[in-house]
Amino acid sequence: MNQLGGLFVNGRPLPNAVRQRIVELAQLGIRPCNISRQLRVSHGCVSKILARFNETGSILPGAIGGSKPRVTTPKVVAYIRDLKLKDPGIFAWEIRDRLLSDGVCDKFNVPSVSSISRILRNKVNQAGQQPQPQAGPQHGAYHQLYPYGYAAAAAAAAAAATVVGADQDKWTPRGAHTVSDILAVPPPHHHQPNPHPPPLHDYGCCHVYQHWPAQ
DNA sequence: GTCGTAACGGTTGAC
DNA sequence: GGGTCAACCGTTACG
Repeated sequence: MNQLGGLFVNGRPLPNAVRQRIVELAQLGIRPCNISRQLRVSHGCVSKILARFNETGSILPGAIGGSKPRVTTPKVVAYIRDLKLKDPGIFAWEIRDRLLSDGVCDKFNVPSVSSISRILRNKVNQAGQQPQPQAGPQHGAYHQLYPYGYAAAAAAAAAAATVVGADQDKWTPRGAHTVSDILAVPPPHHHQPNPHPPPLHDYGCCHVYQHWPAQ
């Protein structure tokens, strides 16, 4: 229980109903401090949720857990090996530039210079070893979390006038859902529904998708 | 009194 | 299957 007498689960997001109520009250002109008292949610939390809503249009929490996708895919490793074989004196930073200029990677998934150095050290020097066949979908983890792909999500996040918060709240690429989404309101015509909805989750949008009556 | 945010302890999920 | 890591969360406290 917090100082206002509200119940919360440490580490877990507030229920969507409460998050939505916060946004609704704010839109009615209720001041954040009053929302905080009324819903017994800390003002810091109200501030965060409203700030995120203003930024992304989403009341939903971000994706908890998971890891960033690997950037050193077999394709990239093979390309680096190729460059190194053709030019043994090439520098890691030159390889990085080539990966970008040759379109093998984009700015969101290009490996760091240190990663390239590690690849050169660990993989390229292993004579005769072929890249591992791709076991699963590329960036599968984040394709589950971010149905439009990691790079697109990162681009969206970058476009969303990133705010740097205390605990790295700057990464909110899941802000693709709106209150309308939550309410299962049919999207506008230009909005293409995701043909592959994310897997059900124990909180957040997925739960809403699961339980909200279809229209 | 209000608001923004840093710091904190906690949970989660991919690797 | 369990540990690690890096995301996230909401609360608290401070300016």
